[in-house]
Amino acid sequence: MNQPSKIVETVWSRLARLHHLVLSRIEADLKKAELPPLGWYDALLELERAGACGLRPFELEQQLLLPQYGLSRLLQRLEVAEYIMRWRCEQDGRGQVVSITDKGRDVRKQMWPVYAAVLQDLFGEKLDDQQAEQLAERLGQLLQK
Amino acid sequence: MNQPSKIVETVWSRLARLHHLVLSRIEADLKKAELPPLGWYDALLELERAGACGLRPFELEQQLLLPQYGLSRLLQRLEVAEYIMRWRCEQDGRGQVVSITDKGRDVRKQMWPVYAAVLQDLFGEKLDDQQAEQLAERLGQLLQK
DNA sequence: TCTATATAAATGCATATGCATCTATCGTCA
DNA sequence: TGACGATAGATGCATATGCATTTATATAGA
Repeated sequence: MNQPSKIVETVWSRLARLHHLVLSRIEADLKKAELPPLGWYDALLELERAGACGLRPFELEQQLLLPQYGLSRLLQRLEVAEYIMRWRCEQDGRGQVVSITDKGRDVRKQMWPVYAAVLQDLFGEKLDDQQAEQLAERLGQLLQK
Repeated sequence: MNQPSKIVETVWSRLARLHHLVLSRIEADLKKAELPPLGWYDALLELERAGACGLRPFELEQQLLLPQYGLSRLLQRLEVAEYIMRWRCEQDGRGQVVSITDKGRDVRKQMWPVYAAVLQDLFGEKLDDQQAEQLAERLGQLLQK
């Protein structure tokens, strides 16, 4: 097993710092706007995309970067906030079906401009189209198995 | 304020996924090897670099991506594990000086190969030198104020 | 059909984190 | 000197997370 080169260490270090920078700005701005944290956004977006028939939690789990118990608790909070509804699953007695409420759609819509402004500020203003394209490509390459 | 383009959303999404992938592999492998979490590594490395005269916590705080109270608690754990020692600071009665112990240096050294193997596997094997160089450059650009 | 194994989801408990605040000391300026 | 705001660091409390396990149901195989 080769040692990672110095440049690989630099890539990881900058990636981690950038991630931290972006994430903390998003969370701070959402909090300032008295909106829920980013994790809620991602879940609500997936549920909105899923449409009327909703999603099973185990399907959501694959999209969101959450462990099973993390999602279980996120759904509890979303339900208390009335951003989702849960139904017993007809086809599978172990499971449930989750769908977004109007209130959930609404709060997701409110969160978007806050979230988007950070992305525009930290990525959009700093990359031209070609650079963004190439960076996305490179990151995609690193995500391959 | 412009909306972020689709490609900017893709960049952020992939960045977040990649970060999660790498971080969770590192933490999992460290745990498997019965070693402390990555946060401990970063702190120990900075302290090792600082040499014999140690560092003030507020200096460490700038390097590590931790809030003040987070560092305060990390130092408590590191002290209990006997990986660091803390001294009253002569020049400033409010503060302290932290330095790494032999045991701390030793555990950091044990952690490195585990950490390095993940970096090599997830970055080194997937990028040639020029790609790594360019990616580091692009990430650096995004970290600029 | 009966049993074993796998999967969906929840949860008890220990630990970690975020937030606000607190204590102590420092540096400045009247 | 002494009063005041700023800085270093710790901490109480509420919430979140990780881990292991539990409950319930489904599926496969003898």
